[in-house]
Amino acid sequence: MSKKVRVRFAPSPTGGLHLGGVRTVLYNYLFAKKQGGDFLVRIEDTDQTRYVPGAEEYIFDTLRWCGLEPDESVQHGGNYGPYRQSERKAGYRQYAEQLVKNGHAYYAFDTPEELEKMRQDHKTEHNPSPQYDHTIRMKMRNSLTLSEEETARLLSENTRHVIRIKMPANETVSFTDMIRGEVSFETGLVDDKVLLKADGMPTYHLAVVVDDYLMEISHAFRGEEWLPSAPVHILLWKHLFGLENMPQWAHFPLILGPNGKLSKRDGAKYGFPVFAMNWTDPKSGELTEGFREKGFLPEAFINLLALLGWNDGSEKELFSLDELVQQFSMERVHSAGAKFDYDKAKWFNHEWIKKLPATALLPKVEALMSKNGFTITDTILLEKVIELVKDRCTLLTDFVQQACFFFQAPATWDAEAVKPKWNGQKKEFFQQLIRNYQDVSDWSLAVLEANFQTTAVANQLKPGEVQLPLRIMLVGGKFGPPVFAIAELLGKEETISRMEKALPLFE
RNA sequence: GGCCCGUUCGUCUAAGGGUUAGGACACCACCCUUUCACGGUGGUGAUACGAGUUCGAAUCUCGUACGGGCUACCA
Repeated sequence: MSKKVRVRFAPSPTGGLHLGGVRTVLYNYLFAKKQGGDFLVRIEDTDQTRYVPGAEEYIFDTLRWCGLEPDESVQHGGNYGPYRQSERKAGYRQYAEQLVKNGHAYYAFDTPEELEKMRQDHKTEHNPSPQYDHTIRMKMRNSLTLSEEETARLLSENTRHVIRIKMPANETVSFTDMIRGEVSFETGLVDDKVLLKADGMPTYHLAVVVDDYLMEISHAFRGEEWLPSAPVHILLWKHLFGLENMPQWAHFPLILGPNGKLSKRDGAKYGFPVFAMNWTDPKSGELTEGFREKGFLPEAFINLLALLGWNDGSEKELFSLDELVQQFSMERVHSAGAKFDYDKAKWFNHEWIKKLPATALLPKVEALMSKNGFTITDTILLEKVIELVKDRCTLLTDFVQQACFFFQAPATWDAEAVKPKWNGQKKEFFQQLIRNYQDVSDWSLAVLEANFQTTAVANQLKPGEVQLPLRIMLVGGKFGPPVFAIAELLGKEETISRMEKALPLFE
């Protein structure tokens, strides 16, 4: 039997989406699209204490920016809703109770204080974090230790309680991970995880299994940090819906920062973005910079993420989203964690800026220019400028410096770069050049350069000696594309005006 | 502490028993260029360690070391 491929990304809306999260989305998306399947987003908001306004919207905005549109979600609709777990609350309890009835789970009435006491009492040097497991549970207040009548009474009085899974004392649970192969666990070493919380909400453990079943998920992918709880989920599948219906699992390697698991703190600390887009924490007001605002192209962002833990076996590194869909395979995803390298990330962006046509860059650069106070009226010119300077832009934000002087005459000039070698001979040369340029009717790069060289030679100057001064006149500094290309785009009037204005500054 | 996963240049990785261990980023040198880049050529640089299996191991097995993750009524 081959079920239709259906995968899900199940984020918890508690803040910005970071690199690892987006890569998880990406691999889900690529796998689904490659197989002709569906990709859906399910919001895992079962922890009401961690609700963060705006986080859910942010997730969808990020997916949109990346071009990874879900087939089903809160925003996209679908036949398997609701796609927000808080709205599915009513359904979970029956599954937990079914487990209790079958002896695979139990009611636990321990208060937070009692749990804390248990941890303190059992804490030793060799066991710094005691678990609520098969060695402990008979010492706690639950339906296993209480009489049937007492349990019934507590339940009928609506005593706060949770439902915990009853992990077998001595079984081996194993499954085949698509990336790691067979992974196995001893159930006696795993604790009795809470399945249903006192507020009636399921924990992740119950919700992920129930919803993956109800939403007919065929393949369940998540980060490696979930591997230790896999045995809980396997057992839940076994007792609730049958192992034969369980999705195939794959646990992605972690994306590491300079010191282990990537955190948003790393961004501030090491000067690179961690989130996809800017995220402002609504409580603290703290802004965490995103790749998008840093000047990354979504094409590059997707590309670099895809290659962080996967490759197609060839030496190809630049992939469009379509190419990734074509080439992706779970078997080629690495099992080892990957340390994020910002230099390489920038390289990907640079490559994509070079690769994309100016027309594709135009709207983004235009927005950036206007954000920096340059109102562009001539988009034809801007497009030419982009074509001319994009090779020297690693980040989109670099366009501001590389393009600004085409739209605004320099306000300051790096005269110091010229003065030391300045002399009367050069001054005369430029005076003559201005006169010559005034007579040019075919204002083109070739004509301007030829005229420049002839004039230089006539003045006993090597053309190279006077190119830098011309650049400073037109640009203001030692940067930008070839100087005659600049003059050509600037036009006759503006070029001559800038020359006349700057010439006296070199005295 | 326990459990789980992992280990090829500084970083991302290729090589699914036989290669001078390949590529990319970064770095260095040279070329191109009298701006800065792009580009081109070349260079430095890795199979964690120890056993075993084998004619032969980066590749298979075991151990050790190291790294990471998990160990909440968070996901």
